[in-house]
Amino acid sequence: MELILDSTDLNILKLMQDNSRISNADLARELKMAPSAMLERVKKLEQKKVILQYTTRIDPAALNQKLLAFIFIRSAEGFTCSSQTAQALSKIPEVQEVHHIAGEDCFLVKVRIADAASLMNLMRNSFQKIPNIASTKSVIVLETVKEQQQLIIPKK
Amino acid sequence: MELILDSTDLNILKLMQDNSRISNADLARELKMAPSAMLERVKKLEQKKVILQYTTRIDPAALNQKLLAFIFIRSAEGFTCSSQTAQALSKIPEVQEVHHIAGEDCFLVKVRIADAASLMNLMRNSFQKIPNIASTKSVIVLETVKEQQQLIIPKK
DNA sequence: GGTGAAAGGAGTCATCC
DNA sequence: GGATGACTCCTTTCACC
Repeated sequence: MELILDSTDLNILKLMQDNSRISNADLARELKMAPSAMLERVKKLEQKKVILQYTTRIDPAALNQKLLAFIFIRSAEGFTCSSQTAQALSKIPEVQEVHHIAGEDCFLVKVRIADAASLMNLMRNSFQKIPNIASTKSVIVLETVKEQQQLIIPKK
Repeated sequence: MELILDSTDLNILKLMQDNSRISNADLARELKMAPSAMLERVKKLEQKKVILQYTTRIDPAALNQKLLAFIFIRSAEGFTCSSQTAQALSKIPEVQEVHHIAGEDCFLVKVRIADAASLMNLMRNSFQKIPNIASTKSVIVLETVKEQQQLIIPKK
């Protein structure tokens, strides 16, 4: 299956990224195609896993998740950052992101949670139980100025 | 306007977060309500800005954005992290996130771009032109194990 | 806040190009 | 790959509770 996207595909992705609830008919109108052809395109983008998920961005404050933190995690085994550790971190629901990074620290994780007290609990109860975590260094976010996962779609 | 969410609202958010393209009729069936009542609820969640956006997660690799980096930015003015600097950083399209953080560094930004060479260019052409940036420290992501912005929806 | 009915529009698929 | 047409189902509004 091809992974080459033409300009129609890119336009679909752009519209879908801005508003995933756009109707198939509206998509077709915007790009001057028949709805059935549109449906084919979208299904193929889903099959090819170019489209990973249709999701809804929710205000974290509305769900009382007011604290955001980035935590650097150093492995006990020096430079061997086991994928087991990464998997264990990934399983924690409050952990939104787990990145294996270059440098002395092994992992960078992004955590969203209610408050500082909850973060303390999470670290004591979840992080400390993962083997091979030598140390953690937390960076607390005071204010988020921009947060989007939108990618830049090339024009072609 | 109230910001208190009942269990129906939370269930809507849960379903929408997992699949924003769920039809209003399906939502209504899942939660055993009339479609018209469902529509009211969803519209109110949009109005209250609990729902921020319906978006589509796209595989960054499909768009050739294979490099992810976190960059710590220190302001020239010591501890005064101007909101002008934050605004300037936010305007750069490759910058997905700008966080004002606690500690010596002022800002943490998340950047997604094609490759290391492009990151160099971005830093030379965009970052360096912003006044009051004293220094930057980049953390390059080697592998992303988990990445989602999904929030934990309480059960109530 | 919720229901139910009704009209217009959208989703989907078989068929043809 | 894309268009057409037809059938089904969904969206949306409105009167009513």
